[in-house]
Amino acid sequence: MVTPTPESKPDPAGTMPAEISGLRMTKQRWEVYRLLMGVRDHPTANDVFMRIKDRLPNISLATVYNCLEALTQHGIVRQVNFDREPSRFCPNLEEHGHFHDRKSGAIHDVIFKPGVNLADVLDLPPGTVITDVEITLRGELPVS
Amino acid sequence: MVTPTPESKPDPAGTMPAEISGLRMTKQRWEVYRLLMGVRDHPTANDVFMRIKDRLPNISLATVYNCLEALTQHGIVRQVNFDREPSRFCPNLEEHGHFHDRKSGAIHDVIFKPGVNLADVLDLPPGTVITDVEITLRGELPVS
DNA sequence: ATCCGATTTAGAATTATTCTTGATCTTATT
DNA sequence: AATAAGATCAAGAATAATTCTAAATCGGAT
Repeated sequence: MVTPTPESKPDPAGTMPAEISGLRMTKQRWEVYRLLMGVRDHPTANDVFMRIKDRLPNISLATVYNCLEALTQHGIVRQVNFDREPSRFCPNLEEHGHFHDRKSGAIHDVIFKPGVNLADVLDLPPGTVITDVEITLRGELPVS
Repeated sequence: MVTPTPESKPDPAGTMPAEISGLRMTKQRWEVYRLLMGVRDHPTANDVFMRIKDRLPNISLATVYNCLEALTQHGIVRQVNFDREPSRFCPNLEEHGHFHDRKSGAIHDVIFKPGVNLADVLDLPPGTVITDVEITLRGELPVS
């Protein structure tokens, strides 16, 4: 579901491809990409910066920002904003929202029930074109 | 619909009440409140600051921020964030989303069709408590 | 009238992010 | 393999929204 299709988004564990979705790969972009693909917790640019130092000790925060911007603009990852907090980055490209659990602080992806179309449940003028949707929920998940 | 109920949210054209929803009124809070209630375009703190100078020429931007925070925390207005843009403020307390029209740049309130309940269309674990919802759409409204 | 806590003000501080500039790496071409 | 052209990277400065600080002021209760 979140797993990328082999041709457009190669296995993040394999070797670096020449490009992904038209974006030429570099060592830095590849490592940022790999890191994001292997992670479910919506890290911030700074989180990525700190975690990636294992593999690229000399990378700069500015480069992490550059890489995240390049990946985002090529539709390879998604930038997600919660209020005024630092932007977070998400490898899940499916249409989905985010649930922010007040208890644990964790952020979970949320999808619509099958068959639900957002445009059908909203009161919009007919002919409105929706290009982008952002849904954020806050609350508490049930005790598991 | 957006009109406040007289007892808890007095007519913004009338005289200043002692408090609104438990928040003690001051000249500055009252003017910020009045301004927001009479406006549909989701101004930023800075927008409010510039517009309010007519009535309070000596108000500071910090005070506008203070007032907006006080009003927000008492549930009198809503703070709305679009990506990393400056926060905007909205007097509409009904559950609603925001449609950002790419052509005009205007922001329009969006409501669900009657009878639609967000929790019913989302795939959430049973027992999940949703305390807060934020929906932002981008796109283009049809040519009127 | 006066005291006390809350509020306002002005400006400094903070913080995420972007910008700038020079250095370095890639790729294509010889 | 050398070179030129262009893209990317690194380091730190710059930006911009917001928050904080400290002193002045205000408002309500005594």
